[in-house]
Parts: sequence; structure tokens; C-alpha cells
Amino acid sequence: MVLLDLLGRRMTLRILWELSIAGGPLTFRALQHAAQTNPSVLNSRLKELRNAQIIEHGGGGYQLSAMGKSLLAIILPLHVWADEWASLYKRNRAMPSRAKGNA
Amino acid sequence: MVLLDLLGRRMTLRILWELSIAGGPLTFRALQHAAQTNPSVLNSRLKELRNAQIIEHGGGGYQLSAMGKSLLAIILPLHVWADEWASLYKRNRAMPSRAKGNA
DNA sequence: CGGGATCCCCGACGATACTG
DNA sequence: CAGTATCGTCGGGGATCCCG
Repeated sequence: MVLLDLLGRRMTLRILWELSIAGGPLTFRALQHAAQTNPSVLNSRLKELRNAQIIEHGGGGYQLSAMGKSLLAIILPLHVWADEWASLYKRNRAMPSRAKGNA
Repeated sequence: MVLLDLLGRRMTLRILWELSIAGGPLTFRALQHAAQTNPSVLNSRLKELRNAQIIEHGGGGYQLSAMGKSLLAIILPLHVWADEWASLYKRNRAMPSRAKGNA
């Protein structure tokens, strides 16, 4: 699924999350700081997300589009599911190596 | 999100999908054929999914666990959303590179 | 401050040969 | 038929520099 290819990328969800809790536009640097990443990756994600019309640029920074918000709403149940699942999952370590920060 | 790290991997959803439509256990080779992949990748995914308890092995092959089914149920809305979104997404990607400003 | 350009590294993937 | 081992390739991601 193309969507997962996008969401699965390194900072995508983090960015959406930061934009979501910010509640308003965030500047490039602000996002970079909030998401703790480097310009190149951030720039890539921003391009992809903007192209996908999940976020918008303008009015003082980046923010979720209407579509982005609706996406977030759908992702939420997934997030909840993942939480319960995570406890089980962690019990038997040996997961894919790519997992760093977020739950 | 760790879950997306798993789902985003190359054949994961495809495997879940094949198992879901099969409705019963599938053998290693059957899966390999259905998902059109090679043994090494298939094996990796199978390990990961089994470890995550999303699929089970036994009784003549691999099949979705209860958890796997519940996951699929949650993924479905996402899939639906992705469908609508996809049309927009593609339209955008199809734009001439020169005038790439969003419409 | 925004964000494109560059360099390097490492892990994921693909193909295939091989064992039980 | 089930699954593992090996090897080369490719692309994403981290860091950094720097111009507009």
C-alpha cells in the first residue's frame, strides 16, 4: 500500500503528530527542533506530505490539511491497537531493527 | 511507531492479505506463490509476524491469529481512506515537473 | 530562517544455492 | 516441501555545509 510506504518512513508520523499537537502552523526550524531530526530528512518528508496534500505550507509554516486531519483520525485506532499489542510484542524481543523512538 | 515499521516492510501487508482471503492455513510455498516473492523475504516476514503473534504456524500452514484478524479490521478503514486519497495523490504526481506548484 | 546539495554508511531486498 | 545461508546491490537516512 502506497500510503504505508509514506507513513512508514522515518519521521512521517512524528511530523504529523507534532503538527497535530501544535494546533497551528510550525516553521521548518520549529519542526526540525520538535521532531529532532535533520534538514534533509525533514525536507524529504515535508515534500512528500505536501505532495500528498496531507499537510499544507503557508500562513507562517506547515500545518495539517483537512485530509491530514482525517487521516490522523483514522490512524488513532491503529495507535490504540498498537499500544495493547506492544506489551505482548515486547515480551518476546527480537523485532525488526529499525525501531527507535516512538511507540 | 514500531507497528508501522513492521507493516511497512515489503511483503507484510501482502502476506496478511493473502492469508485473509485464503480463509485458512497456507503453506510456505503456497504463500510464496501467492505473494510472488522469494523465500528469504517471505521467511523474514513470517518470523516477524509470528513473533508479533499476528500470525500462527501449525495445522497445515500459516494463518492469522485472533490478533491478526483484529489488526486487519483496523487496517481496513485505513485502506478505504487510502483509496480515496490515492486518486488525488496520483493526480498530483502526474503534474508536469516544470509547474510543480500545487494547483 | 528555509531548504537544496553532498557524502557516507548501513540495512533491506532480491536471487539463488543448499540442507533436512 | 520447509526453511536457511550467502552475497551483491540499491536506496534511505544521518550529518553537515552553505546559499538565498
